[in-house]
This record gives sequence, C-alpha cells and structure tokens, in this order.
Amino acid sequence: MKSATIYDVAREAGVSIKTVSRILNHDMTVKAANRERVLAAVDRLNYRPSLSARSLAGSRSFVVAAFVDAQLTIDHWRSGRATDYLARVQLGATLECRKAGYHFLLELIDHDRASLKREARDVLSALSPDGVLLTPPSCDDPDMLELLIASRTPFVRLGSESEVEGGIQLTLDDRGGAATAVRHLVELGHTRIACILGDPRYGSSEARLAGYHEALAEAGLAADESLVLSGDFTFQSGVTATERLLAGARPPTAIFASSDEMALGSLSALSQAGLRAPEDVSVVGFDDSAGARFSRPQLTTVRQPLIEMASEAVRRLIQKPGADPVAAPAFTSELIVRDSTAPPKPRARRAAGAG
Amino acid sequence: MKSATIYDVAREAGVSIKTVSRILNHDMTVKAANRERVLAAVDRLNYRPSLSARSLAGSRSFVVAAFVDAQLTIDHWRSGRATDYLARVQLGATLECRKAGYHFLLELIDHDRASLKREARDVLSALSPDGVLLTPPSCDDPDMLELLIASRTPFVRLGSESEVEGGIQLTLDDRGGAATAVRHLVELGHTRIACILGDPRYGSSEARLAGYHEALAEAGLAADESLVLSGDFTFQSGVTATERLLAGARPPTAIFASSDEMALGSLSALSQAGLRAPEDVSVVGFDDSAGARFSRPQLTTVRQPLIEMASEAVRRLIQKPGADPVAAPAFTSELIVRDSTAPPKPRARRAAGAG
DNA sequence: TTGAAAGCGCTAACAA
DNA sequence: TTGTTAGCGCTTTCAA
Repeated sequence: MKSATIYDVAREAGVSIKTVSRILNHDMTVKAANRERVLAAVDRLNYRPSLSARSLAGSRSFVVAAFVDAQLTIDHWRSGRATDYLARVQLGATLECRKAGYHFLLELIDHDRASLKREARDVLSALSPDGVLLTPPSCDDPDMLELLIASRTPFVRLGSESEVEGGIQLTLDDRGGAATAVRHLVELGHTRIACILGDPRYGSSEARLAGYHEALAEAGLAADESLVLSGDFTFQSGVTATERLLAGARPPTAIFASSDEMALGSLSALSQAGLRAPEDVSVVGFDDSAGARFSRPQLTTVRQPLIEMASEAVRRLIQKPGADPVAAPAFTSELIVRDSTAPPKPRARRAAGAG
Repeated sequence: MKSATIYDVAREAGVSIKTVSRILNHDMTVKAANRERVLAAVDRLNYRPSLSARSLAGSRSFVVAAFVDAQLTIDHWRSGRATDYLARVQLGATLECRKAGYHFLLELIDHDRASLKREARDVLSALSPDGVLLTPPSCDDPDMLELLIASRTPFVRLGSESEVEGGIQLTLDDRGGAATAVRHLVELGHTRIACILGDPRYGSSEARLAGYHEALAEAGLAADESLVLSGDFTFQSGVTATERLLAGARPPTAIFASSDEMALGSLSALSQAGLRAPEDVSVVGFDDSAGARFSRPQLTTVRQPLIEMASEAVRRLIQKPGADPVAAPAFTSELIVRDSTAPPKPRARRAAGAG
C-alpha cells in the first residue's frame, strides 16, 4: 500500500497538480468548488505531501532543529538528575511545531572546538532546517553563530541578554529572576545573604549575579564579597561553596544559589553540618527543576517560562518572512515559594541542637 | 554560501556523480584511487548529501521515529514529575541514530481512537521513516500495529511480552524485575507483602503482578488477595491504595508498588499515618526514576536497561535487510537497593511514636 | 569498475 | 483562476 502522490489527488479531483499544490500551501487564489473537490480527494486517498519532496523542490524543509550541547545533554539524560530544562524546551517547541505541521528535531552537537563547527555544518546541510533553536551555552558560541549566519539559517537564541548581531533573541530574565529571589530573602528579614555563582561560561551566571547585587543595593545592604562564592551549577559545587560559607567568620543566614542543583547541594551541606533549613539558614534555588519539588525541605526557587519561550521561539522561526514581526511578549520569571525559606532566627545561633 | 551538491564534488574530483554516490553508500566496487580523490573533494567542499534528496530518490529516509502517546508525554514533560523513562529511551535512540548518520524524531500521537490512526498515518506518509520505535501503551495498540504492518514500516515494540505478529519485539523484563523486587522483601524476612498494581491498560502491569506472584510462590507464601490493590501508576493511586492497606485488619509489613510514583505515594501515605519507612513498612518501587533518588528515604527500586534497549531497537531498525539477525542480548532488570527497605520489626506494631 | 539517463514527488516561474 | 514545464539533488536501472 504505497502512499498516494499529488498526481493521484489531481486525477481523483480532476484538476492539475498545481491546483493541488496551491491548496496544500494555502494559496488563496483557488476557486472554492475546486478546493472542496481537492480536499475531498485528499481525504479519500489519505494523502499527505512527502516532506522530502517538498523540501527538495521548495524553499522550506518543515523542520526546526534545536542544537544542544551533546555532552551536557547526555549527562543529564543519563544521570536522571531531575533537571527538566530540556524537557520543557522540547515540550514547547514540539507542540508549536506540531501545530504548524513542522517537525522538531533535537540535535546533539559536540561543543569542543574541533567538532562543533563540523557537526553543526553537517546537520545544516543534510537537513537544511527552516530554523534553529539555540540554548545556553551554544547560544553564546561565536563559531555557532558565525555558521548560522553564513548559512542564512534563521535562529533564535534562548538565553541571557548578551548582544549579538543576527538571529532573534528571546531573553531569559535571569537578572530579574535572581533579583526577585534575593528580594524575597530581604523581605523575610535577612541581611547576610550569600550568593553561589553558576558556571562562568554561561551568560546566565553573570546575569544572576547582577540580579543579586541589584536586590542588595535596593535594600541598602552592603555587598560583602566574602559571601559571593564561585560554583558551576552542579550539586557538588553547591556543597563545597556552602561548606566554605559555614567555615567563615560570620556565616550568612540565607543563601541564593544560581541553580537548584547547587541549592540542593547547599541543603545537603547544611544538614551535614547539623544545621536546618529554613530554621537556621534559608536557601533559594533557580530553575524550578523537578528535584526542587522532591527535596526536603522543598525548595523555594525561580521558575522561568521555558515552555512558553520555546513555543514563541518556534513561532518566530517558522513565520512567513512577510508576516509582521510581533513584539516579543514579556517573559518574566516567577518566584515559587516553598519550604526552604523563612525569616532568620531572632539572633542567629549556630547550633546542631535544633529540635 | 549554498551547500555543495554531488555535482560539485564529482567535478572537483574529476569523476561522475555516480562514483560519488557509490562512495557515499559504501559501495565497495570503487577503485581506491578514485575513492581517495572523492573523499578529499568532499572534505574540501564540506559536502554532505541532502537528506531530502536521498530520501526522495532512494529507498531510505535516514529517519527513525518513536511514536509516543501525546497526552502522556505532554503531562510528563509539563509536570516535571521526574520520571525519566522517556529521556532514557531518547538517549539510547538518539545516540545510536547519530552513530549511523540517522536522525531520531519523537512524534507525539494522540491515542484516542479517532486520532491515532490519522496522526500515525500522517507521519508515516510525510516522513516515511525507515523504522518506528513503539513504547507502552502504543506498542500494544492494534490500530497502530495494523497501520505499521500495512505500510511495511519496520517497527520495534519496546514493551511487555505480549505476542504480536510482525515487527520486532524487545521485551522489558517486567515479570522478572517484579519477582526480583519481591524476592528481596522475602529475603529480608517479610511475609505479608502487598502489591499495588499499575494501570491495567498496560501490559507491564499484568506482568509485574505475575512476578509478584511468582516470588511469593517460590517462597511458599500464600497469596492473600486482600493485599493486592489496584492502581494506575500515579502518585495519588499509591496514596489511596496504601491508605486502604493500612485500614485493613492485618496491614502488610512491606509494599511492592508497580511504579516509583506509586511507591512515592505509599511513602507519603505512610508518613501521613505516622508510620516510618523502612522501620515500620518497607516499600519497593519500579522504574528507578529520578524521583526515587530524591525521596526520603531513597527508594529501593527496579531499573530496566532502557538506554541499552532503545539503542538495540534502533540498531535493529536500521540494519541492512541482508544483515544476519543477531540474537537479542538478554536485557535483565536490576534491583537497586536503597533506604526504603529493611527487615520487618520483630513484632510489627503499628504506632506513631517511632522516634 | 564506471557512466548516462530517467525519475522520485514536489514547488516555482511563466504562460494561458 | 488555472495549467505547463523545468528542475531540486539524489538513487537506480541499464549499458558500457
């Protein structure tokens, strides 16, 4: 049972293939009567145009690809670390593609300097996707951007606000989200608030630090650089930074971690040290990953509207060049208050004897 | 900068396009000297054959698709419930495809009777994938199987051991895994072991129940049907079943839940009732989802080698028809012992005062 | 071992 | 408003 072709439909409807093609492409210059008959024939034959044929003959491939860091993605998938960043991007992108008759493809690209360009180029020329979705850290890779621009492939960068020519930018509100998180701690009454930084290779790390400083400044709190520690988004780096913090002369009463994983690390280090969250130290994360809902205490964290942003990204990518460019809706981060934050104790004592 | 075509390469290498084509397709009947020159030209021009052209002209599309239940997948992705079943399948399939120059596509198919056939057929005729990967519950859907067989698309069913003509079957060891889990409880000394069933629409539910009975029989323990409760894989159903169990005349000292989510529900209901796991009641789950590692206590559970099975599935799908069919490697489930299981208390008392 | 020519199923000018 | 005719970049007979 071979699939029907456009010729079969044309014959069945008694029109030329061009008329069928017009209807498939929503060309409005077709008589209603013919449209009906073609649509009926399409239905009767279960006809669907072949993607490869359309792609080969025409200027669109009906494919949108996301280029993601291979090593990172493999690690995440394999470790089951409950970070659902990618799942949410996939969801938004897939649904939007489906709506428009497009297909969404997740392409793993090795991000070492030797491979990236080759692999990205391979995908580009093999698939000629109509658009590419870039997430951190790919979205800041100069090689990647150069390649995309050279091949004239539309792309959307889903990332922090670094300026880059070419491509569409959908800005994750990292700075704002971090500021909201820290503001929350300030409002609870904390004055000694630490910050654990993310991987410096990600633009978001810097942006989140900026948000931290912004909220502190707003509250008139002096920035204490001994409370700002480096990290790399991983659980272990959260543990290490927190241990360092606790060993200091005047430990903080609250910690803002630039990722949920690090926040979970903080929680673990705290508990290891005999301290309780939020009674002794409040902790805020960032991402609202699944892990944040499974931890004890459940993590107060910042959620970015990734699903919606990925939808919007795809929408931009596949809109007809003629369409009027709608302004990007404002995507704002949302603070999810759970159980890991509370007012500081009247006089912060460091003790194991809580409870 | 348009991509090079096969003509460009042929010209650059001073041969016909057919020779280039032969080399791309690993046809061995090409003189070494020509091969070298063509390969060099390919390199110089960064040539990659167009997928659409190959697919249109030839008999392969270089695409493998997985057909998954749309509603289920969307729910999982959106809820961030930390079930990484799909991520692991995706990982195995994607990596294997990448190795072979194929592309892996996740297709969401609505599984209500009205849509399934239409949507699946649409994907099939639009993409003509070289193979389709089926997971539960799609892998047992007669409409789906009929369609795949009619369209002569090779497919692999990644599921329980129900017999179906056509297609390749890669069996998840649900029965064996469940038996191992229950055996573990038996070895710890439990004799009153409850079982919470999965969604009856899934073949795996029945298989896991069979494993439960098998282990009980082995140990010479009488099956007490009041200890077997229905469920549907969800957290809430785990809660409900456990409450029912605790309200019974002689509650169990151990619970085998057919999914981690239900096991997590059990844990929650137990704690709600003032009981502790594993001191008062042991709990075993199934799946080794991310949530199992984040719960407190961490869940003892059964892990299926999904990544490896998905790899193997793709390997089968894309192997040349001529290739000798290698026997399926034996995929066995693995018991991951964590903190939610322990020997029963000498004399099981039901009390809230533990601690 | 290689090449020439036909055609896969569509879209895109250009006519009518 | 519709149809005709070329290709798109490959694979596939069939010859050479």
